[in-house]
Amino acid sequence: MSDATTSPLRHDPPALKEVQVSCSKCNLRELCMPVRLREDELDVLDRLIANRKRVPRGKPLFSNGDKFGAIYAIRSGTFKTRINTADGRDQVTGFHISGEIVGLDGMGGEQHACDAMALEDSEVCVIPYDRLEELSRECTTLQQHFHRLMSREIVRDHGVMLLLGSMRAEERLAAFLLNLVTRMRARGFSGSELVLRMTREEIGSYLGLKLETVSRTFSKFAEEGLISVNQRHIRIEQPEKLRQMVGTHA
Amino acid sequence: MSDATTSPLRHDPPALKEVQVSCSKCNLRELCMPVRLREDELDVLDRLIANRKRVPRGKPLFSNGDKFGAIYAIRSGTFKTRINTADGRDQVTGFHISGEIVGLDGMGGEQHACDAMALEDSEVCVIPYDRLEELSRECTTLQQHFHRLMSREIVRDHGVMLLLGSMRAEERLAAFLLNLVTRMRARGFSGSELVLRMTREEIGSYLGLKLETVSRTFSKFAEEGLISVNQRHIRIEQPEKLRQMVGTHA
DNA sequence: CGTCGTTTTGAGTGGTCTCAAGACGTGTGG
DNA sequence: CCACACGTCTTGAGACCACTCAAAACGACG
Repeated sequence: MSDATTSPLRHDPPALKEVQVSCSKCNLRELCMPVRLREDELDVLDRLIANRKRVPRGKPLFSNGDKFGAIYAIRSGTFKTRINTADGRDQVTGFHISGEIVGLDGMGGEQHACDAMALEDSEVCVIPYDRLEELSRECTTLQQHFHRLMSREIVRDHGVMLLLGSMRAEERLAAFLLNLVTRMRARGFSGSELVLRMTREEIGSYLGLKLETVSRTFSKFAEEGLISVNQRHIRIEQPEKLRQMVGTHA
Repeated sequence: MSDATTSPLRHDPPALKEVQVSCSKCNLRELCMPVRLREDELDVLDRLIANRKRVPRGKPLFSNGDKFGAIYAIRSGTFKTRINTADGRDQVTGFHISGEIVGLDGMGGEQHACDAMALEDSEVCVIPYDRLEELSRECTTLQQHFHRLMSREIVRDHGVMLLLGSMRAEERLAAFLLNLVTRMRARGFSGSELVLRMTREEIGSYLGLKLETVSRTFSKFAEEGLISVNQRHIRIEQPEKLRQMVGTHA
């Protein structure tokens, strides 16, 4: 396995100049824009992105209440999305990595309904909503693709509801790890190792658990040999047992 | 009612009695289609609906795995949507009443990702997806409206995640009752009385609780005078206290 | 070296679940 | 009409899982 992931998060790319933005040449295109275009539609993708934007670790890409104007394709890095209520309750609604889209919750509304914060230095492609609207009318495949994106987000959320509504702590954490490692593998990373960009508390918020419970469950998994834990480095030792844990209604 | 306004190009077999379908004259329009249309767009809405469909209590409108072809505006009645896994886990993902849209989870995909079952005899308006696509390209306001619908569904789901992830049993049930009564009031029903169309078990599945806990919590609310419970008849006696319960992070 | 945020681990509490029994309303057949 | 079955709902007692409170270890960083 590659040891590219062992270097602590200091992989700042070489001074990224404001290069010309081109979806059609982006190596992430198959993840965020798997759109089959005809010859005469090839330029549509490149007209979609306005520019790129860097977001340093700990900074918001957008916040609850911000005027909605665009959605964002993550080019590199990791984000968490979160809602919070007036009384201090808050809930992490998702972790998002390269090739995924954030901001759909504000689409068509007046303002964003959640925060999106970078968990490491990150970069996104800005997709202005009005441009998306316009190009969707011109290009059926793009229109369909965005409907699919929104629909998948809904289905994903329903999956989280299933997790929160019916799983116990161990099952939730197992499902979380398997989900994350699967998405990382689809991006060329190891299928058995991963580096968590989020704290135990953020994991807990996402999974409806307290941070102590998350920590204890990690320890238990490690004791049982299911995973190895070294700070935020996790190695999946027995993926089959984890899958079994999620897929077997106790 | 005359059906002079229905499209002449309808060749659907008249399985059910083909009632005249007309959004522009529907009294629910402001709920499910609050779209501001120009003079020349007024016919768009009426071209949107293919037909209506009745669904008897206990029968599915669509099921997980069914080929996706349309979304549905609920004209009357109540539905629950539910996902279920191979191992017997299942989760009610929502209760839906008149003026609301179901089926968005399958939009743009190949097949529906959940079940939708009628909790009482109900009727829906069928909105074929290809027609929606086509009309969305012609009519910007319609396009925006459907983006808004999908986005709101996502935001709604995030709210449920907050509930499931951070609230205790009493808070969940209070939030559930307040949400439901608010939606009913928007439809002209009482703002303080409601008839539950779902069982305790279905409520529990939605709220991530066991049916016994739901029952106990109803009883507790009744003891404290917050509500009156008579089978599935609920009267909200002290809405302010319920709101306080939800809005005060313990 | 000290501070800070994060993580781990322990001990005890408490909320929800599990298992169980009985009550209630409804529909069915005798 | 009753008797009965059935699904639903209520209520109780005990178990268990996750939470709370607390303390200490750890790594990062100045």
